[in-house]
Amino acid sequence: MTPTATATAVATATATVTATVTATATATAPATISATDNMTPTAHATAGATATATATATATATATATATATAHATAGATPTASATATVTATDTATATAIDASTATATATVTATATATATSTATATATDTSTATATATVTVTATDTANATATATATATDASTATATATATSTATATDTATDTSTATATVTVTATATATATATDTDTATATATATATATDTSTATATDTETATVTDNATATATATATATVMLLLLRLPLRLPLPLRLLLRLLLRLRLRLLLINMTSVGSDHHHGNDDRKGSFLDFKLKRRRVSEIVSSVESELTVAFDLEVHSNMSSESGYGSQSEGTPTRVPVLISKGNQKLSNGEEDLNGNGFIFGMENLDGITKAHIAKMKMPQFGNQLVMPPVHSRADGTPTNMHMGVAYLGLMKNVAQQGLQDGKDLKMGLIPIVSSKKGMIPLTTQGLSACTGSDMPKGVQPLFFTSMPNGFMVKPNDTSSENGKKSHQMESTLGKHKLSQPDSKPCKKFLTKESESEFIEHYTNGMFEYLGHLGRSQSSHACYVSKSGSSFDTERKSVTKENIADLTYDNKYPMVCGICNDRATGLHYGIITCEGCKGFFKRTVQNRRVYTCAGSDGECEINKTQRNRCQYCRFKKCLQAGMVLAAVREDRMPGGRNSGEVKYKKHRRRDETKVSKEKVAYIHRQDHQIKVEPVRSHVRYENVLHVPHYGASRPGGNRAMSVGFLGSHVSYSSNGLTNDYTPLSQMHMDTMGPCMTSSTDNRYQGRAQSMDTDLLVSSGLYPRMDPRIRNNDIDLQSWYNAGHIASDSACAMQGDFISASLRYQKDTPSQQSFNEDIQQRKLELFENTLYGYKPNNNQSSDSQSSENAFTYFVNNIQERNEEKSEKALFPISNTCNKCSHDKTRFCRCSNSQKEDHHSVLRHTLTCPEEEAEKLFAQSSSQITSCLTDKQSQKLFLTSESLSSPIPLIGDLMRNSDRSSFGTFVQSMARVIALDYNCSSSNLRDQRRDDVAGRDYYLEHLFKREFTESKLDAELGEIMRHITTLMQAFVNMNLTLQEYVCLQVILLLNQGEDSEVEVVSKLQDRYCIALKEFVNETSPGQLKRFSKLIQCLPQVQTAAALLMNSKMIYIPFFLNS
DNA sequence: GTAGCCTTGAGG
DNA sequence: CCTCAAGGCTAC
Ligand SMILES: [Zn+2]
Ligand SMILES: [Zn+2]
Repeated sequence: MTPTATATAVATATATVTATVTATATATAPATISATDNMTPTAHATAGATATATATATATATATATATATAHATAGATPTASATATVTATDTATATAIDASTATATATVTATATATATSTATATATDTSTATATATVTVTATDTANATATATATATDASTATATATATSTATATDTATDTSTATATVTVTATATATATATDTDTATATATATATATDTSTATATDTETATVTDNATATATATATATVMLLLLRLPLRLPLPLRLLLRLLLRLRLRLLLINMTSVGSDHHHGNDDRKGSFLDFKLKRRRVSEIVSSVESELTVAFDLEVHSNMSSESGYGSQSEGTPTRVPVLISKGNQKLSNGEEDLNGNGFIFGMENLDGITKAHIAKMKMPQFGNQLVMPPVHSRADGTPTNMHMGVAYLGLMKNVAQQGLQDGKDLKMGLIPIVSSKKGMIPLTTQGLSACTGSDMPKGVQPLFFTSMPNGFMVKPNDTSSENGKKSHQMESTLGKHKLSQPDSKPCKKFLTKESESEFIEHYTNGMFEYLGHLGRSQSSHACYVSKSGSSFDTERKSVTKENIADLTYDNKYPMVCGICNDRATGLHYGIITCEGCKGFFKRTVQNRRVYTCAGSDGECEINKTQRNRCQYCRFKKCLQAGMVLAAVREDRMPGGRNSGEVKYKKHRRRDETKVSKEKVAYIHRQDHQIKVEPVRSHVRYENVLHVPHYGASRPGGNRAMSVGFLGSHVSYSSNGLTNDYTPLSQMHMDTMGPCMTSSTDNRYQGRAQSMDTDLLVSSGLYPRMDPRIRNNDIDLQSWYNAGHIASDSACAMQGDFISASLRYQKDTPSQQSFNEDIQQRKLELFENTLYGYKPNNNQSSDSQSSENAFTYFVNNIQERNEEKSEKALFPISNTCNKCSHDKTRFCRCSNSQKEDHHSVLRHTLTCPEEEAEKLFAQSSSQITSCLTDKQSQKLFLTSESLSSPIPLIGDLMRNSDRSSFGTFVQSMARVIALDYNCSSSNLRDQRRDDVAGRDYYLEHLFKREFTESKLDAELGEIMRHITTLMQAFVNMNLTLQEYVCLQVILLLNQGEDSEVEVVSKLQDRYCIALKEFVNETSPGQLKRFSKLIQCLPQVQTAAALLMNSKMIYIPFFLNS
């Protein structure tokens, strides 16, 4: 007998409550602002201000109540955002607080009857914040009750995130069955409570989710997690609760240099092999002089090679996780504490690294780390209170992936690593650090093991002198920021008047209680590094040792003899020479103070003192002020310690490389990556060195080293006079030249000349630093100049066997690969071809000045795309001769055998979309085709180029499909369906910048084809059967327009954006050429760095000067152009990695 | 803090 | 193996 009953409960409530109140208040620091209203209050407060936003929304019945409170405050502020919403059905409360904020969101939902109640509370707090999100749902229904409570609390940095979600569903069904009827009581109760608390850094994340489902009658109750499901009868109750707490990464502080007494004791203990005592040694503020055996035997020594650490760090930064095996030595063996080789067999421990950048309120990942404040001196009281509240260390059980320890020997089978920074933790009162100034900033990996958080350095654990991280090196903050804690960038649109004070004030915005007298400040961002440099350059000179973008060579100063100097010239006199010769083994003189130099240090030959001084200054980011009056203190051996400011300024002026001071402090090894110096020779060149003289010339606060003026060609190249010429057919005069844009250092017979990319920022013609050479060494200087020309792609490379100088020939040979198959474009092809040509003709032993001059002119044409002289006929002749010479040589080689070598040239040919008549007129023979097309490409004026490029794109395509170049691009007949985006752009573009762009695209296509589709090229299809064939052949699949559209979306977006930017900027051909060359030169191998950077810098300078000349009104045009580089690169990369075959469609459109 | 000397370690 | 630029150490 089954009773059947139907129970229906319908609850209808109609009530609409709409409350719309917006209150916005903006306050500028220092200010306090408060916005209180019923709805959507927004309070903005900049640094130092307090923003409070409170929102309360109340709705009744079937209503929607939304309360949003947003409080924005930059660093140091204390905004409070509080949103409370109470409603019977749907309730959403959002509170967002940024920076040192408190965000509280509370949502309470009560639903009755057949109701679905959703309660969402989201609280987001950034920085030193507290985010509390509470979502409470209570549903009482007679039939079906769904309760969803979601509480999300996100707190970043030293924050507390608490998310509490409570969902309660109660359904009751009462059925009555009479007679033979069947009574069915169906009750469905669903309660879902989700609480997510995410806390970054030294946070506490607490997530509590409570879901209670109660079903009565014929119910089934299922309970998941630790929830409670009460089942009565046969009802169904599902309770799901999810609680997630996330804490990621950490910032640790690590006193690399202990206070002297501790260090003394440390050494003693090391000798006594009582290293375990060290654990407490670094525990500051406590009794660290007695042993503590608690951690006895828990020693693990992680010794990683620098490269490995670097790989790990980069892996962590680029990918979210990385796994590898770590060699774990069970004992430290190095007496010196450097953890060299351990006696025992190392254990391989799998390590898992995870990274987690902070999530922004918009859900995106913040890779920049904006909004973080580093350094205790920059933290406000709230932050400090949070830190104190942390009672470090407490993070161990809050890692996302806790370590697993399952080995019998106790070693963890997996560990978790994060990237941490050694941080400046001055004034960490609660940590009691006594020697905060010894804390260093550096990127190091950290392993979280059962033993605790362990930083991985090449010093193993000696850096922190403990198996666990002792208290002195306990992680203070969890952070995943690649840049660590950063000072929020300021809108530094302020005046540049007082540079030294500008920095002070900038810092002052972030420091709350920093004593004014502190001379030491930290700059932890790129911006602050620039500030740091600026403090010393003071706008008076360009820092040449900056390796931000370009691979820079080093600058070498060499002591030379035979020179005299007057009051203005400060150099090595004969009496100085006498001094110098007190040690013949070290004839070098410090480029800073003229003391005896001991070698190349941070890119400059310096003495030990200046080396150490530079290191200390950079490591500690010391900010000095001039002890004199004008920042022009004399720096020599005896006076170098009088003014640190001027000494360091001189270091920067000389070009000492900041980046050579290692962040990880890892000793030994060779520099790699960004910091790489040119080959440097000494000692065995003593005799030569002593014959040379370096002039250090002071002028206008700039130290200049005068150039060797013994070599005409050298002068010609480096000091191209300003060409007042206007281009044929053009009316804009242009002045270009290398004067002041080239830097040449000489080092004992080696010349390292480079023009750093950073110098392109120079506003004037800048300092002209060159080297002076005794006439006796003119021959050497000449070969140096030859190198320069070779590197410029202007000069045939000589056989190394007949060259007796000591240039790194291999690097020059390697330079032959520059812009090779995959990296040729536009005039870059020319350079590439030139280099290739030189490479392929190493036996060319003689060259005359005529050829050299022609090549010089050719280079000018290459670089500027027009003739620098008004007298076109004569110059044209000269240039054309040179060009003929050049091309013919290439062509001859090509005809001999090297088909491959032809490609750059033929590419260039194809890339040039001249009109047909011109093209045909010159195409009596294939050789002439290449010749004339290339020549024309290099010399045609911008307007003409534009005109040409603006012509029918089918001609471009036709050019691309030129059989001569063995391209398999589609013919115009086979092309169809233009991509509208491109077509629109073409039509809308009033200028033909697009044509330029298309031209380059076409070249890229050709290149891509050449380098990646050799199999197709080999087929040498004279006539392309058509699009479908081609595409299907390429992709082995059917091709449709929709697929094309879909696959090109990203590329099109990039290119469209880029093109629009170029159209808006009225990009000229020359500018684009320079950009392209700069970019494509980036694709060389490491071995080509020197050559590449030279060329790059040259093009940068040429671009800058061109821009300054042609667009004098647009002061920022150059920087705008440079800023386009990444986008161009992205677009190019996309193109290179994409189905390049699509591009002809664009062209044909 | 300075600077001379030592150790380290990647590259050749 | 050697070189040589890093960093560390420590007397001053
Ligand atoms: Zn010096
Ligand atoms: Zn000074």
